[in-house]
Amino acid sequence: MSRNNAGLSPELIVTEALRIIDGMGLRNLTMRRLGDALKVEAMAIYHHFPLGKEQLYGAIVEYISDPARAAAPSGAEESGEEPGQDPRPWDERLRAWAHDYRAALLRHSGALPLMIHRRPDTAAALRSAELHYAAFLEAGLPPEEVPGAAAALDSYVLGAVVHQVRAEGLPSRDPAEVDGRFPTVAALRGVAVDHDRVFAAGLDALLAGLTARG
Amino acid sequence: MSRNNAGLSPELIVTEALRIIDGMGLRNLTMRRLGDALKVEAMAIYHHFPLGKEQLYGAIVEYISDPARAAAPSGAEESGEEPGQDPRPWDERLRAWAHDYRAALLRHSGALPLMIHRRPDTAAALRSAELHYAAFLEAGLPPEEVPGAAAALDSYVLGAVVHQVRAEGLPSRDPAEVDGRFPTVAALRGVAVDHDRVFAAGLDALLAGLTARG
DNA sequence: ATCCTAGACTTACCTCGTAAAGTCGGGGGG
DNA sequence: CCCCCCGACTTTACGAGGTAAGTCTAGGAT
Repeated sequence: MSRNNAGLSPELIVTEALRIIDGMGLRNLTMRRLGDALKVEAMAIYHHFPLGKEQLYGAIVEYISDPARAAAPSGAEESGEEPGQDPRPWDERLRAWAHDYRAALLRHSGALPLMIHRRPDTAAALRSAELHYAAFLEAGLPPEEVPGAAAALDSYVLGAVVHQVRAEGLPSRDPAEVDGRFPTVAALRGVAVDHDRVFAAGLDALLAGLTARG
Repeated sequence: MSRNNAGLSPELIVTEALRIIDGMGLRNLTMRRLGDALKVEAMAIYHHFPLGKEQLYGAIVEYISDPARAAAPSGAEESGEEPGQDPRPWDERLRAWAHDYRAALLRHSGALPLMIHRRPDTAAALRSAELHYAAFLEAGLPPEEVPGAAAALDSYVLGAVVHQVRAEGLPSRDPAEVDGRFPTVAALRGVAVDHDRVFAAGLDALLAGLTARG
């Protein structure tokens, strides 16, 4: 590694950025700190992301939401082929996708704000859409209802993660008191929410509602 | 209004901040710009939000997610009383809440990233929870399942808004091409998604799945 | 040997959040 | 009527952030 070849690559930069986000939050991801972590001056990152931090953000979002990474987290399969047909039934495929996607979002929940205003038109997003569409077609949905069903499924998973992250966030200073104005909340205060279980139950409810139809 | 009374108030600051967010996006909400919009120096805002921008963010989130604002957008009702019992059936109340909440989130979608890591322990959040819990109890759910159902409902609405905002965001530079790798996506490319309709259908599916139980 | 080029480093500029101290005006006590 | 005090805004200033522009070095091509 001479002075002007630090071995940078977009992938390496993204994974290091995610380490920073996971460790100290999105607002502490700065170009200078990222450069330090990569043993490089901040401006070196601009050679791999010439459009600056926004482009880096986009790469981070695509990295997190790529279903191919969840399916094959280790190195390439033997022949490096396209994944081909998944032999599992449609609902099992969708559940597996939802589980993996949720896990990736929870692992990198600090990056969630980055996802909100980015259109899912990347290769990773198309891989997800292909998976969803094929599954819902196999489930017997009429084609004109498939994109809507896929949208509802995607909404649910992302929403569940955001809900859980909100619930587990740091309490705000002077949280509102649960007093007589909120009798039902007070009565049910002792009921704990198991996020994994609620997620699975809601997913079942949604899939059933989307595909069972007269 | 003399020099040292510009008529500032937290509410006024929040609404002006939202105007900026809606108009030019969250990253353009700066203290200096907000001060300019309020005809005040930036530091004046710190007298009403002494903890700085994070506190302002919290106030914005609470403003957006307060169901009381949607229920009574105009001035106080005659006697300024508590709203009391809502005579509508439980599912109608939940649908109305979901509709109003979704509308508020879509109107201020630029503020969505602020909501992700804030625990919903404000007075506004408790008002929502009270509404949800009472409705699901009225629907006949066993009490230990009520918080989970409320979580699933909240997840769905927030997720649907985020999904829609993502879909309608600006396209990224060099979006991925829909080629032979994505045959099902290509085949269904012409199907448009009506977000309002998909939202209503998914909401029906979810409510039915959550409350219909053996 | 000389030059070119790509990639990495350096410098510099402007903006941002906000700490600290200053300033102003009105209202209440003497 | 005067004074002073306090709350509301302003001034000043600093450190950190993103990034444009320029510089440097090593390695290959001539």
